[in-house]
Amino acid sequence: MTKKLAPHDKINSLVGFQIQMAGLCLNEAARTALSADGLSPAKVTALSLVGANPGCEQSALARALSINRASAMKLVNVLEDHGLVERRPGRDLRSNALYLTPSGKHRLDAMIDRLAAAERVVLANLDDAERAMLIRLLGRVRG
Amino acid sequence: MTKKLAPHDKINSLVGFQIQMAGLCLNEAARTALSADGLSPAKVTALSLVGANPGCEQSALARALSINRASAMKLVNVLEDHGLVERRPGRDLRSNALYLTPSGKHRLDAMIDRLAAAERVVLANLDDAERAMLIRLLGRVRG
DNA sequence: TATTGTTATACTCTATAACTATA
DNA sequence: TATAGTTATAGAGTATAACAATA
Repeated sequence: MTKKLAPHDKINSLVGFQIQMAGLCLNEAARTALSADGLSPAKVTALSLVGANPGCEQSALARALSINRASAMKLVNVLEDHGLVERRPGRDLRSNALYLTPSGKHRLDAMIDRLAAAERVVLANLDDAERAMLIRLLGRVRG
Repeated sequence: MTKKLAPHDKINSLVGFQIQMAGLCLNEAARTALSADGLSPAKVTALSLVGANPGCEQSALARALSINRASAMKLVNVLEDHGLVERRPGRDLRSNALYLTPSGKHRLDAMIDRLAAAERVVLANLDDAERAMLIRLLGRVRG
């Protein structure tokens, strides 16, 4: 009836394994926090990248998310259907420039606040310094 | 042409976001390292949990991976088809007990070695102490 | 009644391949 | 030739709902 299984000795020292397991907890909490918005945590990540990089191209978004262009296409379609993101003509005649709509900006802010509140519950084991250290180290992984 | 998009200010302080982005890097490297094995990183995680918890039930594996029983069913089927995992009668007449096969143990060890080598490349930015700290903090997230 | 496994079905996410239009 | 976007199709991975056997 335990919720946990013991980890394998050797794999326990892999950062990738630890990230995967920790991600399960956080992703579950994030999905619950976003249930009223109809967006997955991954879609909010994409939305936030557009918000921080106004005018970025779909292909740049795809590379940032490690997905291909066809997948990014569908992703942007959904965000557009929700009225969160807008496609405008880009510098090239072939490329799109992506922007958050006013509604997208507002709703992204609200979703991030909900995610932050959910995280505080999941991360109750960590004090502020530990949490800051964790964020710093994870950022270093990305290079 | 940059591989990265700048992160959103507020979301940048969410551990869940950092885990997701760091996970992209590590997962991509892990998938490459496992390409010859025909297994995804997630399947190796499942395999390692069976290895560390011999005789565990499918339902326990499902809970540990935050998936439901039907999904765990398919997962174990695949691991069984690869000759890595074996279903034996459990304590209940209704439950299965999961075990690694001898081949499964051997191949899991080899895969973990390959994953560790791949990680050393991705995590070149972190020294040993930082890596150990990261693993410790991620373990604390899981509770 | 609740739980374990199972099956069938559908949905989400992603990849591949081919096409177009631009560069 | 190479790139950005698009489309159609297929493959993982997961969820839901139902069922049988057992507890």
